Amino acid sequence: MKIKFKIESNEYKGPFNLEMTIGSGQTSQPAWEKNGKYFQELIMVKNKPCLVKIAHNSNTDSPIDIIAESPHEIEKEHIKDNIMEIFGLNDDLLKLYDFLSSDPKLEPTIDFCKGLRLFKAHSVFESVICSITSAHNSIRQWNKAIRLIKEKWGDEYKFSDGTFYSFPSPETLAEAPEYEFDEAECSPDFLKTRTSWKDLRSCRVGYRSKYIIKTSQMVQNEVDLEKIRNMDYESAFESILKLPGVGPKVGDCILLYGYGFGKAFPVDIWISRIVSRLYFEGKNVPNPKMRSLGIEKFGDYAGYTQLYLFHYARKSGLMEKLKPEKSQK
DNA sequence: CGCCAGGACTACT
DNA sequence: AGTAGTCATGGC
Repeated sequence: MKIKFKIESNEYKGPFNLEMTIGSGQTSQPAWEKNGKYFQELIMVKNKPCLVKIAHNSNTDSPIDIIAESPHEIEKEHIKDNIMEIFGLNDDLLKLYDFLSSDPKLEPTIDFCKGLRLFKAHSVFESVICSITSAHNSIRQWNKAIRLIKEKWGDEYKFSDGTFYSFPSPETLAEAPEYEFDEAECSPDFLKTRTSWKDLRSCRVGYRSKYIIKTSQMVQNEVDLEKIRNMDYESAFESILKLPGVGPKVGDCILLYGYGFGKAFPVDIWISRIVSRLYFEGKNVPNPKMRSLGIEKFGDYAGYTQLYLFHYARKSGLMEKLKPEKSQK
């Protein structure tokens, strides 16, 4: 089946900037691939593969353009539900902007981030692996790593627009080797073929490969990710921290992107610097304290506030100012 | 060559 | 409870 449909601007509240949302480096999933005026990616709808192509002109209130294609029959409404969720179109940005406007320190972020929405994961497990891989990594390298993992272990689906891969299951990644061969016993020629090996190291995830394997095993055997969905935020936070490779920042990313806990406030190095400057007079404050400030001060908007502060700091050049000076002239 | 990337973990006081 | 060292890998 192949269908075209639109999402009208009156079906969601506030502005929407598709390109900014996809390109803002949110680590829930790799950036969708650009194809002409469309962005495209394979998503699973009711366990059926579906290629989604989506386009939108953010400067007008024109409708969102969607083309969906699948070897199976899928109801339009189900596809639409998934898209609404992934691009944060169920979130009321008008209310968010009311909230941000009420704090002079947050108000300036609105103009820089107009239409920016949370980019939610396709599945909780994907957000777990994506977030683990993003830790102490560059966005660029992280994107490449996740794409390699999908290529090597995901199910392959071919469309006229290209070949796409689903995200592998916990069971699959639980059995993925860190090294397919012992490098010490390989001939120099064979070592050159390493990029094509079916192991995690060849995906350029480095030392995180152990975390990915162990976490997948735990998700397969003892940790029920769906159970966490119904917990209150703090219990969910404690539970997700049990996974190896998941610390406070990665954990909050999973809760935010994977489960949709709006209260989650992921504190990375940049948020730490920004919040320090805005709310602690530039003083060095431990991350847990940053996190509690975010949760208490921003409440259900903490996740969006974090997103807007981060993006604002990047776009406004504040990031550069906040970097510790290497040498002063 | 050195430094850093949206940190987490371990081994120390 | 707080703090330094270490961890792959690629880009600059």
